[in-house]
Amino acid sequence: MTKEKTAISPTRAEDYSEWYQQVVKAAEMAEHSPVRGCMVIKPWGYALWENIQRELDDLFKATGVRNAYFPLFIPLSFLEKEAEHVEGFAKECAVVTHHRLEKGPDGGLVPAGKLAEPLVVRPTSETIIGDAFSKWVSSYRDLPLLINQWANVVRWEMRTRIFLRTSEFLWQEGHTAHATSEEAVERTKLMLDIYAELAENYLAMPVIKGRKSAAERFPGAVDTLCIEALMQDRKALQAGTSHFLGQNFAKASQIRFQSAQETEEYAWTTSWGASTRLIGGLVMTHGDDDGMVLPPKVASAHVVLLPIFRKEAEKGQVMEYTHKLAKELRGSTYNGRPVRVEIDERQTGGARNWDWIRKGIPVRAEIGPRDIAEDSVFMGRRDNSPKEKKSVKREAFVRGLGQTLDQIQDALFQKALAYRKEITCNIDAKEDFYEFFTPKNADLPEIHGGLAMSHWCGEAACEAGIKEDLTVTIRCIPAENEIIEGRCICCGKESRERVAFSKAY
RNA sequence: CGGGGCGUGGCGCAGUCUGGCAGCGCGCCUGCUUUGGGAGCAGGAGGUCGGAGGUUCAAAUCCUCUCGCCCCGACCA
Repeated sequence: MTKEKTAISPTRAEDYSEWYQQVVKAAEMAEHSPVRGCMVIKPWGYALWENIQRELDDLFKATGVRNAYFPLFIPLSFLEKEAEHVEGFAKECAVVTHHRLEKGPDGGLVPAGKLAEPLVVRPTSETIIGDAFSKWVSSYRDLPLLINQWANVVRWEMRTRIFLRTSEFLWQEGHTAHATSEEAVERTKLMLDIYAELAENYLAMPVIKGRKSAAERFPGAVDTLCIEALMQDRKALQAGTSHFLGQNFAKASQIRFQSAQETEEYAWTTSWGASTRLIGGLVMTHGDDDGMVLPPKVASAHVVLLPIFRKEAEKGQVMEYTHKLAKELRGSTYNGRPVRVEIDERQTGGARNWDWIRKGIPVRAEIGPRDIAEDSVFMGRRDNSPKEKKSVKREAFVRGLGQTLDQIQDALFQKALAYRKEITCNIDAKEDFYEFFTPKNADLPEIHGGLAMSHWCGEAACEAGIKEDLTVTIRCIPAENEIIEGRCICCGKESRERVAFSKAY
C-alpha cells in the first residue's frame, strides 16, 4: 500500500504537534524570533489578524464601544491593588527596572539608572485602565463607560507554542464600567456573544459558550465566561473570554460615582479579550495534511490567479488577461470587503500550485492560452481534493465567486461542527470517563479523548482530582445547560447538570 | 522551573560513536529541453556546523559553560 503524498509531513495522525509547527512554517504565517518565546508574525499570518481586528472592531463599535490606548508599562504598585489579581499574574510578569544603558567594564552595555519604582510590562491592563476610569467617572451620567484597546501584552510563559502561547502576544482588551451589577453582567454576556459570532460566522469555528469553574476563573473576577473550541487533536482551546469583575477592581482603583439618588457607589466593571491565539485555533480547526485551510471570510487572500505560459509570445496575452481579471475581481466585494486577489507569475509548474494549497487560499484559478481561447479559468477549491479542478467560464467564475466562497465558508463550518459532534459524548460512569481520556499507547499517545459531558457536583476537590489523574479540566459549564439529575463523575454525589470536560491548550 | 530529545545553507536531513578538505535531497540562480502541471539534463550561488571557552598538529565531531527549539510534567489566553 503506497501512502498518498501529502504536502505536510508528518501528518496530523502521525505527530499532531509537529504537524502544527510545520503548517505554520509552510504557510508562512509566523516564525520564531531571536527572543525566547516571541514570534515574528509574517504577512500571510498578520493579514489574518488584521481581518479579525477589523471584524471584531466593527462588532464592538456597533455596541457603543470606543477605542483608546493605555501605557505598556504599569507601575508595580498598581498591580498590587487587587490581591487575587497580583497573585494570578505575579509569576509571569516581565519587569523593567532600569532606564538607561552605559558602557560596562568589558565594553558591553549594562543597565544603569535604576527606576524608583519598577514598571511591569502589562500582562493585562485592568489596573492601569481602572486608574484612568477612576478619573473619568464621577456621576452615573458618565456610565456606562465602554472602552477597548488593541495592544500587545507580555506573559512570561514557562512553555511556549507559536500563536497558542507566546510570551508576547497581540490582543484586544475591552474594559467597561457600569452603574449596576445587572448591566455589567449583561455586557459580559453581550461580549461573549460577539466572540461566539466571530468564531462561528467568521472563523467557521464552532464554539461552546459557558462559564468557568472557580478554579479556571480569571484572577480577580467574580465570573468568567468563555467560548471553547475543539481542535482536531480533540483538545479544547479557549478562544475568547469575558469577565464580570463585580466591584473588585472598582474598589481597587477607586472607580466611584454619584448615583441618581445622590449616594456614592462603586462601579461594576467587566473586561473581555481575544488574541492572536485565534490564529492557532484556525490552523488546528481547519488545517489538513496538505497545510493551512483558510475560511474565506478571514482569509489573507481569497483567490490566487496562476498564469500559465511557455513561450514569450503567449506571455503577453496571458498576463493581460490575468491582470484584467484581477482588476475586475478586486473591484467586486465579498462579505462587504473588496475581494482579495493574488497573482503568482512564477513558472514552476505544479509546485507553484502546491505552495498556495499549503497557504490555504480558498480558490485557485489557473489561466493558460487554452483557457483564454475558451474564455474560461481552471478552478480549484481548497475544500476539495488538490486534483479536483474544473474549467469555469470566466463570466460565471467572476459572478459566482461570492457564492463559491460562501460554500467553502459553510463547508468548513459544517465539517468542524460534524467533527465536534463526533468527539463529544455524554459519559456517566467514572470508569468510562477514565478510559475515554486514557490513550491506548502510553509511550506514544495517539489522538484520543474529546469532549466529555459529565456530571459534576460543584466541588473543587473533584475537579482537582480529575485534573491530577488525567490532565483533564472543566472547560466550561455550558450556558444553555439543561437541568438533569445525575451523579458526579468523580465522587458520585448528586449533580443537576453536565459540564464540559476535556484536555486543553 | 524539573525530566527527556534536538540545533549542520531557505526547508528536510546525513556526517558526531571512532577528530583529518562540510555533504545529500528539495528549493534558489543560469542555460537547454519539456509544455495544462508537485518536470528532465547541465552548470552555479549559498553554511565561521546555535554561541563562548577549552583539549589537540588538527574539532561539526571530544570536554566545560551558555542560548534556543520540541516533547512530558507543574503554570497559563
